[in-house]
Amino acid sequence: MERADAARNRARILEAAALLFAERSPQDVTMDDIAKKAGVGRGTLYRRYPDRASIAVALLDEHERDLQERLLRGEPPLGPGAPPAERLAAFYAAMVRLLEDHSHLVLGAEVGRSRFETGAYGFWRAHVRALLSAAGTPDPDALVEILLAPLAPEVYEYQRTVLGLTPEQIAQTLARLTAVLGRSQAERGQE
Amino acid sequence: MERADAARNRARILEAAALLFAERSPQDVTMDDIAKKAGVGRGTLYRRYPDRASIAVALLDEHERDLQERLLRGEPPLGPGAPPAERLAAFYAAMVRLLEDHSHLVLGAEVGRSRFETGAYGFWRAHVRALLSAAGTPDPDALVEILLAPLAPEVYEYQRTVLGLTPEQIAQTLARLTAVLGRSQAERGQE
DNA sequence: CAGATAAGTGGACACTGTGTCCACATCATA
DNA sequence: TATGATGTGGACACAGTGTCCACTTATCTG
Repeated sequence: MERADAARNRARILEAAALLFAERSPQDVTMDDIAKKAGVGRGTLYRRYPDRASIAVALLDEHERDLQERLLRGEPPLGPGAPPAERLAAFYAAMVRLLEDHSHLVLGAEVGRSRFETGAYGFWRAHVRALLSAAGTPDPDALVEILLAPLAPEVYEYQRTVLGLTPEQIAQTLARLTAVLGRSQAERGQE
Repeated sequence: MERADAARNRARILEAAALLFAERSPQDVTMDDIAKKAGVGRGTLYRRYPDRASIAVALLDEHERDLQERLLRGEPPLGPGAPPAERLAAFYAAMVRLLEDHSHLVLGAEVGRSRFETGAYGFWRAHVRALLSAAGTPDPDALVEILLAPLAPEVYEYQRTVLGLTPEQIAQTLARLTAVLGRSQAERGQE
């Protein structure tokens, strides 16, 4: 069971980190900054969060869980009931929303390949794989990563800031990827 | 004009870096390691290459230029002449080859978003954009990034090492993305 | 309510890697 | 071979990381 002071400090740390991540690029936030801002010693910080990424993951957690819930039990087309292609498009739209609202956190959380090792990524992976299977797409395993790759936070951020695309444009373009499912459905129809 | 000792040291540095990058993960190669192995002082190293990435870029350069050449003036379907969808598939296959042969270098060169700022990336971008335009695909600018995203070295490496996919599987799956062009061509045919 | 004990705290410390700086060496030119 | 420009190397200052441990604080127990 967690002690009262420990709980208080956890809350402080998360709050301080959220503030710092919001005001500047996550790479420029040091563990020391977070400890200082939270009014907490280094040791206390490291006790729970061994690095920046784990803090960002903790902050993201609730938002991601919310989306996961809607994917599993929400209304169609995001939740069950709609055809796979539509659900995939809805998933993309929701992810764009998530990236847009919390891109700084996501960037802080996911440095390079570490992103593939988070629980959340595993969930997105399983979800998309299930949609591909439901659509009868061949070799879904190989396709999943490719369909998820454009959701890498660096890619999103680049499109937004450097290329100046709007979230709507990005979501709409991602929806075009559902053609990969669509065609294989059409092919099956011809058999 | 470059002095003789300068040229000699540049060659030494590149050689040492290539060896080190090949034997362990690029993040674990420090600038100091490279300087030591090259038998060169820190200052000398930093004079030309301000960071690891720039060394990896230099090493990659020739391989990338080779592919660029083949894209511009090589035989179809990689070079000009073939239909856009086939050329895109050929491009994917060639990139898979490049990633396979030099993934360690690519990983060393491209840390997160810095990859978007290299000249080579700009070239891939322009090439794919041109293919999309030639196919009459609407809004090519937004689509380009999405089609290039699965070529991120982290994604490739993850598919190869963790998921155990073969280069052939990956290339083949990427080729399926050309469906995005294909369908829009079909739609145009119906007009 | 004290005393015991486990859990948690904070900041000093050692360490590693970065990038700069400049006295000195080396090369190309006359 | 003298000379200035160019290049060299390693010492240095610095920033960030992660560990460690003497101390504090909360919770449990009689």
